[in-house]
Amino acid sequence: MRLSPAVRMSEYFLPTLRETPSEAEIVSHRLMLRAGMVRQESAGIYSWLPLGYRVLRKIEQIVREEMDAIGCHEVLMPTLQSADLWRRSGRYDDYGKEMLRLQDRHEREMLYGPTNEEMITDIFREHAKSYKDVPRMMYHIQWKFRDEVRPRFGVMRGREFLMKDGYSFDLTAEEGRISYNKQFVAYLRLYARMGLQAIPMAADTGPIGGDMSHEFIILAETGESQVWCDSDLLNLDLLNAKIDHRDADQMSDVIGKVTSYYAATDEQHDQAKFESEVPEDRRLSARGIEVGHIFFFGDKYSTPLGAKVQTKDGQTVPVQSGSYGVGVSRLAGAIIEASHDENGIVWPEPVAPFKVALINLRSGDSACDAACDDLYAKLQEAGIEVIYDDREERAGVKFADMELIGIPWQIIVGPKGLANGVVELKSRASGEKVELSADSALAKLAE
RNA sequence: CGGGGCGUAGCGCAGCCUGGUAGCGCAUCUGCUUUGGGAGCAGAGGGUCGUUGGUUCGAAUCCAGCCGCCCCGACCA
Repeated sequence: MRLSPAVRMSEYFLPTLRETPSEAEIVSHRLMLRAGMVRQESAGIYSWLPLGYRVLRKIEQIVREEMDAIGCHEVLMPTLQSADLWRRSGRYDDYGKEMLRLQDRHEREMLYGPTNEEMITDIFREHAKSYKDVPRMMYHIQWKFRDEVRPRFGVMRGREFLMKDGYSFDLTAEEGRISYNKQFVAYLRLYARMGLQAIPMAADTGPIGGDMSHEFIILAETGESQVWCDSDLLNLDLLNAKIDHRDADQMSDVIGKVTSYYAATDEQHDQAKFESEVPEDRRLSARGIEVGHIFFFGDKYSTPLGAKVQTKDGQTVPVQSGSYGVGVSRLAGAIIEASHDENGIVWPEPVAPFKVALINLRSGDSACDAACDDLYAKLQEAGIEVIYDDREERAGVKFADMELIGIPWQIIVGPKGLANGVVELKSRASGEKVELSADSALAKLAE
């Protein structure tokens, strides 16, 4: 994946809106439309415009890197699947109207995949025969479709959505726990890298039972569910915790520590337990957005689909599996919910569409143009992603647009500053502005 | 799927009650003046009023069907 390192706004397709389209209610949806990130094509289905698509790919890439880091390997499965595969697991009839069903020209029954447990299990089944073929983990990042009765909240609850779903295959449930823990640890890191505080919360494990299902929740006023947790969870430094995914004991310790704090969604919440376990000043009750869900389900699919391997002593056993989802497109909205102000989006740097916004306050002025052209070239040389506002617009328009689209750093170049040999460097998040030479600004951004 | 609401220019809206073939703000285009936080003046372009049918001399407006979208609820990454 490579994103264009630099764009000029005079050439960029960035349809920002001054007013909010009436269909958008929550802040992330409003801002995504106003910032020209997405366009709604139909209820719960969106086109991703250049700016939005950059963000989506940044999120995707972080997820990809953290999956690769734990030895989970990327594949790509199709969006369309055959009904037969789903009949074998029994889910074709169970899934209900959320599954989009269609027919090809030969009247074969197909479906637009809402998830891929069947398919990945079938892929694994064909080639894995021995205990030497496990453990294995695979994931893909693909568009899914769930025909929600009521899509809403923009990309946060669309019908079509981009999702990372990973799957693990192990010989035993005990070994499955290690795979589960690897994913757990990767999740802690990937959310932290996006600038999010994602809190793992115990989730319903259904008929499988046990303690191997967690939802990852980020707190935001517009969250869809009520959550309760120990506020100390928000102080854990997960990004800098060095965790070796090959050290099962260490992973188990870290996860044990993280999950020892009280944290529950409304389905799992126990008020009495909450009050007895958490000191009053640390009791946090808030709204949350689910941005990931990991789940161990044993042989739920391997048995009906016949995914079996032979053990050392010659027995044939079904593999033990888990699935691990991250809502990639949802995260684009969720991050905005967690990071915005009255002027627009405030992107955390790792997912920002560009690191720097270069603002020419007087396009057409030879000194301003020359200074900006020079900075634009040098930023590119330094490998710093930049969006350059070279449009013939008034200063106010340029400031407002850059605040709206939330680029972390602005370099403001105007005739007044240039007369004194300075430009301004402004932080979107803090609003802090400093005057310095163009070279110092570059040096600061290159740090 | 239950309840509610809305479809009029790219966006936000008025007009509908009380029928006479469409208007405002922003955006867009042209010119002049401006130029460090969404400029001013003058002019211009842009609409089969969601759609189909009905009532009527005449429908954005009244009536019916259909389609689309949004909100609340139940359900979900």
